Amino acid sequence: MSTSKAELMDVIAAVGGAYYQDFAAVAARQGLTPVQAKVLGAAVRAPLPMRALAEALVCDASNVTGIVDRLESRGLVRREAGPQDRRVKIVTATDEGRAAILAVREDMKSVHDALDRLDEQERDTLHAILQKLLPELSQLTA
Amino acid sequence: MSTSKAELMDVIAAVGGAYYQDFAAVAARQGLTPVQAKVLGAAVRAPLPMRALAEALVCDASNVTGIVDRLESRGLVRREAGPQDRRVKIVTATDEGRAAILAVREDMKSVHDALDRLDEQERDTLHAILQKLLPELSQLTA
DNA sequence: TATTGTTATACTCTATAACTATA
DNA sequence: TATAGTTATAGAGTATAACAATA
Repeated sequence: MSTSKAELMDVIAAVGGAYYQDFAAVAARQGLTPVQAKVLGAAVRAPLPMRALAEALVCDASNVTGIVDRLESRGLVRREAGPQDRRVKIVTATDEGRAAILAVREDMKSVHDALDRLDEQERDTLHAILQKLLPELSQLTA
Repeated sequence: MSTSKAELMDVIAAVGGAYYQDFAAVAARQGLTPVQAKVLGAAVRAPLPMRALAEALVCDASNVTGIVDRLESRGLVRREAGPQDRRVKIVTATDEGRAAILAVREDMKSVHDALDRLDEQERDTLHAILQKLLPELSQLTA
C-alpha cells in the first residue's frame, strides 16, 4: 500500500475528531461542555491547583477562573486553600461532581465498544504505535 | 500486554488532542483560528455551499455566516451565487486564501514528520487499523 | 522580584429562535 | 410547505493586560 504521511495524518485527525464529537455528546448528557467535563474529570482523579488545570487545558490561567466558577456555582467542585502556599487554590470535586463524572465514564463505555471491531492483537499494536507517536506530536507545540 | 479499551481510548484521545494543538499553532501563524483554517481548507479543495460547511464543521448553519463573514472581510473567500438554486451561496477561496492554506500545508509538513518515527510497515498498519475504527466512532454521534 | 489567581476587556465559536428569499 | 441563508441573542472558551495577595 505505502501510505503517504499526509494521508495517514488525515486519518489520525479524523479519528481524533470523531472521538471528540463522541466525548462532547456524552458530556452534554450531563449538562457539561467538553472543557468542563475535562476539568471535572481531572479534579476527580486528584484535587489540583488552578495553575495545573490551565496546563492540562493548554490555555491561559485567566480562563480557568471562569470555568471553575461555572462548575462551582453548580456545586460540582470546591476551591480549597493550598496547604502550604496560601496563593494556591486547590480544585476538588464534590460528591455531586464525582457522580457526574461517573455517569460520563459509564456512557463512554459505549464509545469504547467501538474498539470491539478490532481484535486483541490489533488493539495492542495500535496502542504501541500510538504511544510511540505521541511524544513526537506533543513536543512540537511544547 | 493486553491493553484495556479505556487505556487505548486515552491514547487515541491524547494523539488526537496533540494533533489538534499542532494544527491550531500552524493555523495561528497565518492569523487563522482552527475553524477558519478548516473552512478555508475545504473551500480550497472545492467551492461549496454554506450548508455543506455547516455539516463539515458539525455545527448549526447559523454559525457559518459569521465564520465566512470574517474570512470574506479579510479577502480570503468570496460568496458566489449558486448556479441553479438562487438560495444557495457558494463559498470560493480567493488567490490570497489559497496562498494562506498553502502556507498552512507547508507548515503541517513538520507535523507530518513526526511520522518518521514509524517505519513504513508501522505506518501502513496504523492506517489500516484507524480506517477500520473510524466508521465505528463516527456513527455514534451521526 | 516572581508567582498564583483574579478581573476587565474583546473576540471567536456555539446553539436557539425568528426572519427573508427562494423553491 | 420546505429549504438556504441571515439576524438577534445569549452563553462559553480564548488571549491580553493590569491587578492584589503571597512567596
